[in-house]
Amino acid sequence: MIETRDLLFKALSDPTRRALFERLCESGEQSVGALTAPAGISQPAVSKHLAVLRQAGLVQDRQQGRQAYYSARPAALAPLVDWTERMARFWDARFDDLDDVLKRMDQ
Amino acid sequence: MIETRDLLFKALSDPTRRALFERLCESGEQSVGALTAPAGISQPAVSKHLAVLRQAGLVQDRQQGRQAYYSARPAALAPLVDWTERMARFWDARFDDLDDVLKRMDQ
DNA sequence: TTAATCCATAACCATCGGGATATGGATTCG
DNA sequence: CGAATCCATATCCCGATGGTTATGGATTAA
Repeated sequence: MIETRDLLFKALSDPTRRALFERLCESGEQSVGALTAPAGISQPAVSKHLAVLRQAGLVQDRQQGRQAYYSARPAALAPLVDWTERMARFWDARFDDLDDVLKRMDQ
Repeated sequence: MIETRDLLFKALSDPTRRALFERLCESGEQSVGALTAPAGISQPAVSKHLAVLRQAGLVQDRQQGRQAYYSARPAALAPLVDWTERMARFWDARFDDLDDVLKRMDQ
């Protein structure tokens, strides 16, 4: 789906969400409370951001008692990597074409 | 600067802007008129998107007569690649730690 | 010179998005 | 059981954003 890519870029476009994701990548699984403390925003705001990240597949959650533990799923970044590589490949291909042209001009 | 990364993610968060960037990567330098035709939005809207992409360093423009030719600068994607790699590295590092723990547990 | 073309900017509008507070269900603690 | 804690959801507010039309400067064509 192309929509996956859209969800991914949208989810990562907000610095607060990136910070949450970074924290989960760095420090592993965290409860919402643990994530809220250093975030500098309210708990409901954190919950909303986590919901967006989850919808993009970037995090997963696990219920334990009355706490929700979130963890990162960096594999979800794959479509982003694919896209950047594709863009770079287009670029390289066009330079290859240019090389071909130049080689032909040499002859 | 951290702000560079922000401009980058923000610029790429809009599908129309990504489409413009993709087109420039695929087909090379294009005038604003050429970009507007298939974009499905007005010319001023395209100009605004191009301004955002330019501020993020993703495109550059060149004036020739009354036309403005835009081209992609895929190298500007580097901070995005760096960031994703860093996230993946955190992830791997934590698994390495886990490996250490497991190895110690084996002994 | 006059008319037409190309593009950026200005002004405006509707929607989206991120923030807050209020609330309530589920769980744990006393 | 009653009180406190954890978190998600609902609601609201406001600034950001993406779209439009209007306009004008610069350049090219007639």
